[in-house]
Amino acid sequence: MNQPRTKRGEQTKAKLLAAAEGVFAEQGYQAASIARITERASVAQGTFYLYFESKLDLFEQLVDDLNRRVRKAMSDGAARGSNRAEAEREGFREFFAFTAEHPALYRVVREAEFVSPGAMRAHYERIVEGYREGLERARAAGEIGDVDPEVAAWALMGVGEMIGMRYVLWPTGDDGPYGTGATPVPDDVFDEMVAFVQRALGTAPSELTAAAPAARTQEDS
Amino acid sequence: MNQPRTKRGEQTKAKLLAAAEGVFAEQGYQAASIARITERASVAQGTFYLYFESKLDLFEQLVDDLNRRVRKAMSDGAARGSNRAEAEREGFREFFAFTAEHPALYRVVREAEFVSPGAMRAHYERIVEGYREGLERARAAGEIGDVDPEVAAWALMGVGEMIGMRYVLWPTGDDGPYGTGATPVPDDVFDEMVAFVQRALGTAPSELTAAAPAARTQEDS
Amino acid sequence: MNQPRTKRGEQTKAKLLAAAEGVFAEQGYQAASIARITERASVAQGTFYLYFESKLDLFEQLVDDLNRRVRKAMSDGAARGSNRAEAEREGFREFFAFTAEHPALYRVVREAEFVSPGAMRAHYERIVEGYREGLERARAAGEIGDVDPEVAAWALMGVGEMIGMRYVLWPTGDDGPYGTGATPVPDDVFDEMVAFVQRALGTAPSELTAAAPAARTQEDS
Amino acid sequence: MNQPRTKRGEQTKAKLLAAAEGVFAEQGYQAASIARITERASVAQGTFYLYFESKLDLFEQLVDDLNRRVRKAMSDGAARGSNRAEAEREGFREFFAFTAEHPALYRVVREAEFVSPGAMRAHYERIVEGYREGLERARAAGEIGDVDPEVAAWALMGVGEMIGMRYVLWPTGDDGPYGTGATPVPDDVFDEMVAFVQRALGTAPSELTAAAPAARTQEDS
DNA sequence: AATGAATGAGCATTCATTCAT
DNA sequence: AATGAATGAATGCTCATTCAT
Repeated sequence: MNQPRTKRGEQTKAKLLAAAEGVFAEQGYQAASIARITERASVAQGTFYLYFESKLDLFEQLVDDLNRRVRKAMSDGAARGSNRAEAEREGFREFFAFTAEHPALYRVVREAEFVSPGAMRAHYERIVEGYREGLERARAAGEIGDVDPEVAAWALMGVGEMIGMRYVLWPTGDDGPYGTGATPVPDDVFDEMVAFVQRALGTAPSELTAAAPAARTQEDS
Repeated sequence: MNQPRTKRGEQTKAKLLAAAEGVFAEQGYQAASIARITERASVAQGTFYLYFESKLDLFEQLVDDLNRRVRKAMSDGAARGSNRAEAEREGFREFFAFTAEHPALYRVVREAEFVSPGAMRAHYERIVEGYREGLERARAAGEIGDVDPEVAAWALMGVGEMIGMRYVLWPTGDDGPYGTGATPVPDDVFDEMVAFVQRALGTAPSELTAAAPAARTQEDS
Repeated sequence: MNQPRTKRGEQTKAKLLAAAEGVFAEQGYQAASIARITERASVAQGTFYLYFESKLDLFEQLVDDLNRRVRKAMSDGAARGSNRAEAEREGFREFFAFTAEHPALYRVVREAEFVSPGAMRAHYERIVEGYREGLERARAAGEIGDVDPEVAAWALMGVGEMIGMRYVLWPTGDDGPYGTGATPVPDDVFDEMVAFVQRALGTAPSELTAAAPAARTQEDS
Repeated sequence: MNQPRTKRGEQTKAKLLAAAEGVFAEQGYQAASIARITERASVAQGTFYLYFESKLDLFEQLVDDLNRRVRKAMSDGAARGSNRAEAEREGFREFFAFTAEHPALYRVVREAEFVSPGAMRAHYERIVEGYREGLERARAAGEIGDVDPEVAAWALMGVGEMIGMRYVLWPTGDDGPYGTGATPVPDDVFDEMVAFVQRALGTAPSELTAAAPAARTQEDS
């Protein structure tokens, strides 16, 4: 009563997941109804329960799926950077791009504490885990300052989430009741934020960051 | 049809607000029912509508009220500091203390995007406004580096929110379905976080921050 | 617990009755709330129960009062006529004038079957009684044809009510959700209707009716 | 989300309409609860909303349906008559028969001004339209006097409604709180009323009407 | 006489889920 | 695999009425 056994079933489940992502992005988890999701997926209501045990099950599968994908995007981005500073920069770039493309993830996770606390914590912990490992490696390599990787990772998570909310999701929230807004973070904001983070981490300067409009503090005095 | 006109009415409305804060903290906005709130306040269900137009109206009044109080606490904390670094430190301390005492604020705001987007944005914007003004003054006084106050303020908001969620609200979330957890942020985490922020802002060192276990990076090497 | 004992009480009850008539006319009995009525009367809700036992009691007092007044107006009108035809004409004229000034009566009575069947029947029966007595006298005097006074009286009631609804209450029903419309019946419609009734009753022709655009049938052939 | 797609759904909707007609007839629109209607139809409350958007929607569908049927019955009755007088007589006969069988129509329409003014006006206007067309044809054919078809049609509507209320619905209103009374109009009343109408219209005498106990007025003297 | 706070039963409506076809 | 009809518990909200002051 869960995994599709035929190619047709496969497609139906995929249609349902895609429809759910859209509806969740527009209305949130609580306001999204199975009726609305199945309607958007063009299947009958009963069909839903062929592939999901409950609304909650759908939610958790969706968060899990999106979480996997955002982490993949972020690590792909980071891998593109040829030094630590670039890796940080590109990781954030992908994070915001993903947020813009999949507002559902961001929005739904914020409702998740009262829906599935486990799914919510797992989501954040997995992303933080990625940050932390990166920070640990960077610190071992002397590319960043003497920061506590765990605390710093949570702080980075917070910066990314808040900047994403403010600059990616708010501006054009005009389609649907709450919009499914999707704009890139303006370049200057992005640069400022990256500089903020790199000062916080003490990331070794590179050509890129040297060019950024960052504060020059202790060294200046 | 809204404001209490007698002392008794005043008390009843206060009881309702207090009960609502508790229920929201435990169950979130969506799951909280008027029945549960009035029951906890020991008044009849109809009484609720003497003072609130709807569940949403209650929500907005509550968020507004808590927002006012958290900002007061933060600015009182900052005022206690005798220099910029101490002001930052004490502001965050009060923020976390408030979060520990009023988990409802934190939790409910995260559901708010789909409940009252306006209330949610107003909440963040007001806090950020306070941060930004502080940063502008500090920059003019040469107490911090050359940061963009707006972007930095949103970043600080993000750091505070995420650390608050992780270290204040998660640990003991065991009473009620999702807990009303309330622990102080562990000292070492708090110190690390403050150091993180101060490096990001380029806050001029003081005895306090000099003593903190912060990263000493470029200079050290 | 019912009749006002002081001059002030007298005024309060009168304010309540007037307010009720207005609210009933606009919203009907069912949708009218005590809260709305007391608000319009500028008294507290509790005050209502000083003068009325219940919403139903108010309703019955109001219908009774209006019924008394409409019958008075109609018989005064009829008395003004110097012959049978004029009496009929003037009675109807007053009936429509009253309907225009007191739409509440008309509107509320139509809801009354499910509110207070007794009040509703009494209202109609009393008016019909007036018609019937008039018809009996007229028949005895040879002023009208050989009609059954009871059946004819009910038919007259029906004609008056329907023409009143259609031509007095519908046209300008634009203030408030359903309007409190009040226009005089257009002269030509009024004349047609009176002629209709007088042919039905076989009212002896007079100068007035002779001038009306009525059908002249059997006699003509 | 509205029209049944299967035979079973068809039956369920029909059961709901029938139950609603019964409950409306007994208690009126306002007092009728969805719970009562679904209970009588032996379906769950939620089922109601599969076929009706709201209580109001049900009301309008029901009035529309009954209106269609009463007009069909009336025109079938009129068609049975072999001359104008008979057509009038048979039309009224069917109208009263319908009222006796479907007291809901009559009763509910009287509450309708405050429920759905549009539905109420449409109901009357459609019936009046039928009368008017009949009168226009009859006048062109010289079968009735020189009456204004519009005003006369409204007057006929009023006569029919009031006589129907008085003689069909009042007598045996004893089952249920207000009864669902249903008696034929007594023959003598019916004859009197038809004669009243025919004198008013100046309907050309026929064998039928000649036999009726109608007033013979001007001619007699 | 008047107030207005408080009550609590009652109602329309929603929605996740089940089931017969 | 898919459908869509059916369920019924749950919820926000209204309102006539009562009561303490």
